[in-house]
Amino acid sequence: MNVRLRHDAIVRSLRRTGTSTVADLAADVGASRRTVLRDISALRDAGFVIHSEPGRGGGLQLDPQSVQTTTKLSVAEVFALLISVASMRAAGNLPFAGLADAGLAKIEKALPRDKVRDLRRLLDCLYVGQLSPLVDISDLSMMDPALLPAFETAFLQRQCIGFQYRDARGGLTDRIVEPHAMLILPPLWYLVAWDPARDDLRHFRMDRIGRPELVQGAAFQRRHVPFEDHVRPVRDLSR
Amino acid sequence: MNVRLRHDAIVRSLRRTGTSTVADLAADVGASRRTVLRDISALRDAGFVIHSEPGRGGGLQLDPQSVQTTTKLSVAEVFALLISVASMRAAGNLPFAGLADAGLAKIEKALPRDKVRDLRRLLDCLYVGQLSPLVDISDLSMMDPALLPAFETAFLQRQCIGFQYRDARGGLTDRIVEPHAMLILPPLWYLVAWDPARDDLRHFRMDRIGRPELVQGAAFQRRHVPFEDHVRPVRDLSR
DNA sequence: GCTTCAGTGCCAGGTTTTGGCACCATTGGT
DNA sequence: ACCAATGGTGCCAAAACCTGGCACTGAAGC
Repeated sequence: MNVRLRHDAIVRSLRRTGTSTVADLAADVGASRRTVLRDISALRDAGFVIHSEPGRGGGLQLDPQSVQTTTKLSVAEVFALLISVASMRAAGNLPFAGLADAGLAKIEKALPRDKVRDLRRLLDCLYVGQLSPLVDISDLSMMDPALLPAFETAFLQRQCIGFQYRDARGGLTDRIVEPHAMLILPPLWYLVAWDPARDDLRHFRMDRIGRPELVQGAAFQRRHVPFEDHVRPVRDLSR
Repeated sequence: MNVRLRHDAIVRSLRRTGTSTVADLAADVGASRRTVLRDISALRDAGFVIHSEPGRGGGLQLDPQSVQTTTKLSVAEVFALLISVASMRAAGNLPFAGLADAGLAKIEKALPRDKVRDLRRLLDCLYVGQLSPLVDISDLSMMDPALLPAFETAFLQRQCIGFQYRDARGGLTDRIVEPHAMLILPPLWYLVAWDPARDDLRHFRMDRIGRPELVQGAAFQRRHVPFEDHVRPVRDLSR
C-alpha cells in the first residue's frame, strides 16, 4: 500500500474511532505496528496534532482542532486523483471514458504525487460549504447527471449552450445562454448563465433544463470583455 | 532528491528556459538523462503537455496552455470533491464516506469491478463548471482566504456566524446568519445565507464581509426543518 | 509487580528508484 | 549519403528506500 494512502487511512480511522491504539490502527490499515508508528511520526511532522496516552486504556487521539487540516489533506489526495482522471479524459475522448480498470491502475501508479502541493495550495483557497447534515447527496433526483457533460464542455470551451427551460409557472422556453457557474445549493443545482437575448444574468434550475445541446460555433459573445463587465449584473444578488 | 521535488524542478526549468534538451534538464536538476526522461513521461501522464522535437536544435518545450488546462479542469473538479468530502466529513459514516474510502482503498489495491461503477457514478454526478478561460485562479484579490476557516466550521457544524457587512451603498451592518452555501462566480464569492433577523435568504459578497466570528451556541434555528422549507426562498433566484 | 500501552534503535529482507548502457527513429546540417 | 544531435525505449544491476520483526525503554494503570 502506498504511504500516502496509508496516512490518509490512519487519519480517517482515528477520526472515526476517536481513540485507538497503535495495534488497532495497524490491523485496520493492514500494516505493522512499527510502520504505523513511523506514519504517526510523519503525520506529526506534517502538522497533525496527535495526542498519545501510554498505559492501560491509553492510545492515540487526533486533536479535533487539527481535523481541518486532516480533511484538507485527504481532499488534496482525492483531488489529485481527479486530476489524473481529467488528464485521461483530455487525452482520450469521452467524459470519464478513461475510468476503466486500466485507467484506475494508472492513476494508482503513474502520477500525481508531484501535484499534491499545488493542490493543497488550491484547496486552501477554493472552498465550498454546504448544509451537509440536511443533505443526502446520494439523492440526486433533482439533478440529471446525463446533463453534465454538455455543460462541462460549454463551461470549459466558452461555448454557448441551448436548452429547453420550464420556468416556475410551467411555461416552456428555448434558451441559448453563456454558462458561467453552477450554484449548488443542495438538493438544487442552479446554472448561472448570461442570457444574451435578455441581456441579463439568469439562474436556471438544473432540474428544469431539458435537452441541452452545444451551439456549435457560438462562442461567448462577450469573450473579450473584461470579466468584471460580465459579472457586474450579479451584484443584484448581493443586495 | 525527492521525485516530487525533481518534477517540480523540471517544470520550473522548462518554464524558465522555454526550450531545453533532456541533457540540459538532467544537469539542471542533478539527475541522469534516463531519469529525466522517466520524469517527463510521468509529467505527461499527469496532464502536462510537453512538446518534443528530435534532431539537432530540438528539445523539450512545455506547452504553457497545458498548465492552465490542467488548472481549469482541476478547479472544475474541486467543487465536486469538496461536496463529497464535505458530506463525508459531516456524516462520517453515511453513503459517501464509504464510497470515498472504498474508492481510495480500491484504487490502491487494483480495484474490484463493482466499486468502479460506483466511483464512476460518483464522478459522473458531482460536477461543476466555471468560466475558466476568463479566470485566473491565483487572483484571489476579491476573496480573503483567511475568512474561510470560520465559514467552514459554520457550514459543517451548522453554527450561526456573525460578521460586519458593507452593503452596496457602503453602509455597515452587523449580521448573524445561517450560512448555506458559497456561490463562486469568479472573481466574486458570495455567501448564500439565511438571515433570521430579516427572515430571508441573502447573498453576501465575501469581499464585503469583515471580522467574521462564530456565534457560539447559536445553532441554526431551522435545524430540524426539512431542507425543502429551508431552500424554498431560493426559488426566487431561478425566476 | 504485572500488564498495557507509546516510542526508539537496529537490522535483514523486499521493493522501488536510479543510472548506465545499448539501441532505435528523427531531424538538420555538411 | 553521411554525421551529429536529439528524443525515446528496454534492460539490468546497483543504490536507495521502505517495511516488518525484534528487543528494548518508559509511562500509566491495575
